[in-house]
Amino acid sequence: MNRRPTIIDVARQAGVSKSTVSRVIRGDGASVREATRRRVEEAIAALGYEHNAVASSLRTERTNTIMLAIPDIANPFWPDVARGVQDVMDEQGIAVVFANSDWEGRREKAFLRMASRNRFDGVLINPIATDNDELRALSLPIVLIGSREDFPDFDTVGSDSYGAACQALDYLASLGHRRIGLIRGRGKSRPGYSRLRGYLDYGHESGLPLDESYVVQVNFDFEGGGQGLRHLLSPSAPLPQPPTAILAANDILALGALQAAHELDVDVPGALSIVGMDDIFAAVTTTPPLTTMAKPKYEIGRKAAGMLLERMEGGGQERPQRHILPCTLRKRGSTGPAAL
Amino acid sequence: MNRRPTIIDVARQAGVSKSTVSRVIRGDGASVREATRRRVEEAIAALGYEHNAVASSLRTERTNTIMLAIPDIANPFWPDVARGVQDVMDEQGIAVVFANSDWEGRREKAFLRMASRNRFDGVLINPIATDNDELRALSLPIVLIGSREDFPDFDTVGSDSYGAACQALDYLASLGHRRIGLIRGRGKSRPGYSRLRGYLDYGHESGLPLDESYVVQVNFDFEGGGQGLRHLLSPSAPLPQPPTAILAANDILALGALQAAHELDVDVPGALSIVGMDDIFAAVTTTPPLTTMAKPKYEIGRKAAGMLLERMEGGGQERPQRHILPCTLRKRGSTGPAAL
DNA sequence: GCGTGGATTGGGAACGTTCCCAGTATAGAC
DNA sequence: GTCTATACTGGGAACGTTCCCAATCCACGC
Repeated sequence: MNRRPTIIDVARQAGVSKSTVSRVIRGDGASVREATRRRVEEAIAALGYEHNAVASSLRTERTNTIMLAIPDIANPFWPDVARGVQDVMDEQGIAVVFANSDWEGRREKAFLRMASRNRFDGVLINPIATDNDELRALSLPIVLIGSREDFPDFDTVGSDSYGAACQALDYLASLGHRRIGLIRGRGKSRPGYSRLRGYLDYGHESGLPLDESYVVQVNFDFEGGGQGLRHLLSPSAPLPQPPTAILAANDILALGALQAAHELDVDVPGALSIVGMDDIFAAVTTTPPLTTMAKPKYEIGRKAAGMLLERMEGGGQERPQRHILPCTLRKRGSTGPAAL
Repeated sequence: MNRRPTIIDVARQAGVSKSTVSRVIRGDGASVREATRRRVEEAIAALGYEHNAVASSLRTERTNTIMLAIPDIANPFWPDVARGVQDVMDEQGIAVVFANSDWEGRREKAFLRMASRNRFDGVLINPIATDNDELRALSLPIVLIGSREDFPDFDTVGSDSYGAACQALDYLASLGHRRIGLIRGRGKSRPGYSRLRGYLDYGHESGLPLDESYVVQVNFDFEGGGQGLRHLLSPSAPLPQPPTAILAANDILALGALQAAHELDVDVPGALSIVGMDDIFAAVTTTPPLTTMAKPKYEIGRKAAGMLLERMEGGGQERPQRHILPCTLRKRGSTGPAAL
């Protein structure tokens, strides 16, 4: 007896048919006489009617909801991306929900199955355990976040890590550094080859002695950054001379390196310069604050959302597009002229 | 012609009725002969049938999805809470989606309306623009995250900020500090009176000179923390003597204070001790690393999820419960004995 | 061989909306 | 006043599932 009112109840109350109520609710251009519309709206208010989105979705095959699937909500990279996505989708009246797989492939797959079971109109994803063919099998509008060459059938939106590495090295070179180390992350399925390629290529072009002996690969976390630094500065390392500057593959590694430098009493930036990548919040709180290559996180979100909308509307027969947005250098305190 | 197969197609293919297919799919205890079940499963595989969750929800009035509504996904507090929530809900086969209002009341309300339009079975929320009565009007299972006395009709799960403030002060007192400043946040609708109450009460009980003159209120961000510190240490402040230790209402304020101390050449912890609250990632990356009161974020998530499940299952006529979990002190480098 | 009862199965009626098409007002032209 | 085009409205049939109840099957005991 106390069940929720439906459009039929509203129709009865307003003395019209359910079709007319539906027209009023949908609010698309459907023509309803002004007086009728008002009567329906009064009936809605009087009954406290709430639109049943599930029933609507069943008929229209649209949920007006998209999924943003990310591997790690704790990574400060994603909130800004999410903001960009939301700002675009909001204008279209589309809700964005987050699916956080927490680096568990099982969860990612569960979320994707949920998406294909009709709950979502589209998916933005940075995949960790799903490959090109599996995504294609979902036959859903999908746009990838991240520069992933291994997904030839999908639009991708990423940032130019390769160019960022070169730009960072160029800045360090301009400060007089010649021996520059690279701390790479190993792990979690994110290769990050682009940074290494940028590093090696820049070495070739510039004539600086950038080679594998200045590259160290560590776990992709704070402690890893410290280990990387210790290794590069250690007297036992097979390095002719230790580096005077270090580029880290992301800020977390860079912050670990910075803290290790403090512990070793190495002056930053006096004796050693450090550059990170991403520009997370913590980069600004350290002493000295971290110089880093900022990724255009918000723009990545906006761009990806825009492309997904296109896929959702246009039948989506166009060829996959790849967008790579440039990074920008944020000069802070952790870099300085090379020691003589 | 290329539309997605339904259970009717599966039924035809397997030579059974749609009811039987439905029984197989639901996988609850419904009795189906083993041979029949196998035939149905083969038909499902052959046709590539995918369960239509929207249609199912329409009939069952369950979506097996809950919403976790938070104000600020960029706040490192939430990821850990989310992990706790997900770990509990996963076991029940319930998906968790995030609704990030980005401190916009408009968005929060939009998400809640979406929830009440039948898309979600329950809501976990830390509300910013919705009050007790508005939440009740949704007539949905809801559990609040955060110790909110202003929501008498709902279960809440929060942490003991009051006790945490006392505990931090006790630790500082044990190090010999007598003049202890408090940097409070102003803003965003989160009063944080509990910390102030803890501060004043502790002053009363311990006999330390903790009073309003040592309390400063600033914007709830990194810069605010710096301003607070400058104010407390400034010679023009109306303080008899500057504090030798500072308690900040959260880590972001504490980190701002720490950086300001560096800029003023105040030695931490030699001349000044600083304690934060929350234990975010950045707290461990500074020099010195920040001593802070860690909130039981993961446990808050688990507990809140568990309570929501109870509400969703039991008709939910029990009285609202309030759970307050204790915080723990993380001793790091930013605290030391009081200078003489 | 027959009756009994539990295990299986089938068929139709929801669930609440939107779509489609036909029907009815209404206004303007003559 | 009649005719016609257009604006508006109504009614039934989907959408794909689950629920409910009735029908059938089968094994068992007699």
